Amino acid sequence: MPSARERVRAELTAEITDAARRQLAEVGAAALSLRAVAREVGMVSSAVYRYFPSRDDLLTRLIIDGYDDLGAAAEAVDDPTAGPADRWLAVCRAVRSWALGHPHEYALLYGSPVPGYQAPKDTVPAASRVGIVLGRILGEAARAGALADGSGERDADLVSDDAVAVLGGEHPALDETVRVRALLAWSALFGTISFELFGHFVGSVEDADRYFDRAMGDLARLIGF
Amino acid sequence: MPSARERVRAELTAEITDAARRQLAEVGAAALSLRAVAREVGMVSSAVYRYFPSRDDLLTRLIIDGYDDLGAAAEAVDDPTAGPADRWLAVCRAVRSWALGHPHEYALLYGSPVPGYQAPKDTVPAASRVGIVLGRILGEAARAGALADGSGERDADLVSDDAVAVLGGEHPALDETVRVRALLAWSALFGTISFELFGHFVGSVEDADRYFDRAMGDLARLIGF
DNA sequence: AAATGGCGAGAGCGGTGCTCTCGTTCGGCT
DNA sequence: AGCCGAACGAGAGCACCGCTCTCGCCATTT
Repeated sequence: MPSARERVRAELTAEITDAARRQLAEVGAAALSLRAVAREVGMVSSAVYRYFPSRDDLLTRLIIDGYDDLGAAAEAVDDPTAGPADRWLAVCRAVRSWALGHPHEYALLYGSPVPGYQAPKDTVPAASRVGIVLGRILGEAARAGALADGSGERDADLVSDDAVAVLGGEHPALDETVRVRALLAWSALFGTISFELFGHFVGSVEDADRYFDRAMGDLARLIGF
Repeated sequence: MPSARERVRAELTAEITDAARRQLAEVGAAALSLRAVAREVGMVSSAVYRYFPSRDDLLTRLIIDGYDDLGAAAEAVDDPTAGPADRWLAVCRAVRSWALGHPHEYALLYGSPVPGYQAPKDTVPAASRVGIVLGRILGEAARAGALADGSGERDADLVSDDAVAVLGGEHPALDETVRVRALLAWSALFGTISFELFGHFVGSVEDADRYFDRAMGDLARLIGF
């Protein structure tokens, strides 16, 4: 059982991360100041260092929480009984609407890496969640016969076994073409969202909502389902 | 004719931007310090403000230069006499290799927007150059009969007229499907490069070089050329 | 009851962006 | 030719930043 000391420590840690998340949502990661966070929770800045060894560690915490929040949103919206095309579009929409609702957090996750490349190890499980959701959808679509009209060549060791496992393990239909297409769909989804959020579509796309649906629908159809 | 004063001013401005570009390449945009730039050119920090009203303006200068450099690289490698598939892949490779050679500049251009969304007006012409190169390739491919096996529906006002102009003006073959596919290809290219550069492919892609060629080749084939 | 260790506060270091005020110097106008 | 204003570089200074260290306080553990 947690001692009283551990409990209040956990509470204060949560209070700090909450304040940091609030500040992140307001001013963005670049302007997130540990001192301002300390002020908001009524501490002096040096006291915060009892809980986070550095500002980057605080940001890493926010990154992991962000990945988990986004991953949960993607998982929540995926209905395994629906068809792959519907599932795909639903998850794409969920990811986009999360991004639009949390622009600074999205930028922290999928924009430029902030510090000198922080420890990715801790973030990997959380970061994988939405990829796993998409991989499951695409993998099942592939096993159902879709996505398989490619050249079918096996370009060994192009996509790692970990990524293949996400698609649902070894299966004759999961040749290299399917693997590449899954990764392509994944990065195209986030490329589209990033372009919209970071302003690269300004002047090109008139109606972002409708363009997104069209683009993701076309993408799914092109890939084969 | 430029007066002597204007000349030395232009020289000093160039010296400052050069030093800033060097520092950007070394430590990245987030850690780029106007004071350090001033030190490098042998000035005191306040003197730099005679040439750039703020740090963000200096960054904006670097952004425009970066877009121009990347755009020039894309234009240089495009051979109008080649086939669309070859041209597409060549430009994709050129963009990627520029990004790999200038990771911090790429992050500045296509990562999270650094300040509170700086003036995009000045950056637009430079930022459009690689999009124009890609648009020209895809537009010519479409007029040659490719990219046209879509539904052909005309979802008016989805893609702006500016973007259509990039594809080569009005043409019966340039229906909404082609427009969406062109934008999709564009954002998929940069989504792929961003994922590679920002580490989202770690654990999924084994051989980045070969994956990129495969992905961009598959993408072109899927889109229709 | 005493010792240990976690904790918050404060001072301080070097760094940042940016502003303001000084002399100086240079160029265009009378 | 001479002057006057504009441009310029330097310096000091402000508020803020991340981070470190030290010092008392207090609770938990022994």
